[in-house]
Amino acid sequence: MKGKVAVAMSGGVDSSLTAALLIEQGYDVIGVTMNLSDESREKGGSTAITDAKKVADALNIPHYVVNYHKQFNDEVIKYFISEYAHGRTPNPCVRCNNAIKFGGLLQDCLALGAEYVATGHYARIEQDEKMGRYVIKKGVDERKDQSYMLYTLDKDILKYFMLPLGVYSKDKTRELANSMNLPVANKPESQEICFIPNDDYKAYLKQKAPHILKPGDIVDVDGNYLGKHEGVPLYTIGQRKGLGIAALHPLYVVGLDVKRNRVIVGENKDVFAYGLVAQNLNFITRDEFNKPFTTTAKIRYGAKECECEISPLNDGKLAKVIFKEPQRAITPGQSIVFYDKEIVVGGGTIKNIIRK
RNA sequence: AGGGGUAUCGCCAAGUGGUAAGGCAUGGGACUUUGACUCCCACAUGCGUUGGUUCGAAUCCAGCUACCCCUG
Repeated sequence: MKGKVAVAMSGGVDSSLTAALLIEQGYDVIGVTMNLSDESREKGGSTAITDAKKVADALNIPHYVVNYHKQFNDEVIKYFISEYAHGRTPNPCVRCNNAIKFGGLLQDCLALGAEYVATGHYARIEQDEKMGRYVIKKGVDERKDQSYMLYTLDKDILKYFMLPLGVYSKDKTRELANSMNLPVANKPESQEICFIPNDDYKAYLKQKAPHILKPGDIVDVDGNYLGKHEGVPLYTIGQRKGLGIAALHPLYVVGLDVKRNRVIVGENKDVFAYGLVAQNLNFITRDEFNKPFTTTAKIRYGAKECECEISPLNDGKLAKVIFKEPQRAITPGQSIVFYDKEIVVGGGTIKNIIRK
């Protein structure tokens, strides 16, 4: 036996294969499923817990369910609503990874006697020969790479994590899952936000937080009235759908003005900006941030990386980032993640946009 | 109630005798472990209305209706 690994099993293909692979590699594997919320548990008909259990049984490993309702509610759901209330666009998955999956879960798994925790993320955590420290690398399958979601991890806890799928492509994962006869091999993925029923976050906000939704005006960049909106939180920068305004060209949200309860729209070109200020910084490959440096960065999951210069503000509490090419729809609340080729340097949340 | 103009999909708008472009909006799908963007598909048997001319009209003619402008 190589060591005891707790695999975070969601009942999906990825985490199921993760467990199977580690068993094959000779680890002493236990399955752990997080019960995050009633919504996430019931999502998609067959439940995460029963599916995970089914897989664990098939693999013949112990399976535990840990309840994180309170933490999830306090750390993720409240944050989710609060961000919208402040005119920002939250990224609950980043928050959840930080607070739950790679936070509380680690502690609980260590308490269960595990030496490592594994997840099915498409990213790699490896010890870098040159630096000697553990780093997060992109998944080999660039199209599925999820390293963006992991930049908040504290560099000191990386050594506890294993992400065995990071070296595979999604196709390979399916293939392996099939060849191993995992019960969930052909389960569809795409789960959107796990606690939002029907993938309809707008309906969710209307139901859970009607107080943050106040009808107001949609105006153009010059302040001219164009139409009505049903609440600023229902919009995000760069958004086109749902404005309901017929114009010569498509209109996109270019700004959210919570103070005046306005949604500001413009043409596509108005959605581009050259820079931003980021906060809540976390660096993985650096110990200090006291002088400017050049790097590449993604301003959202799925965005193209762009070269940029990052410089410290407020003693390194904030970062000013100026891009080489203008970026589309830089959005407060979203994360910017810095890369050095394959390696995650760090990241932060976007505080505001710098226009030019 | 003198004169002139306009009436084509929710909005804008091609079309001027040969059998209804396009854009926006909207709906659906694809993509996606956030919100988005993007892509694909759908979207007027009918052109204010009633008649007429014609083999054939949204396109020509006449009446009616509505709105706009000018002059009263």
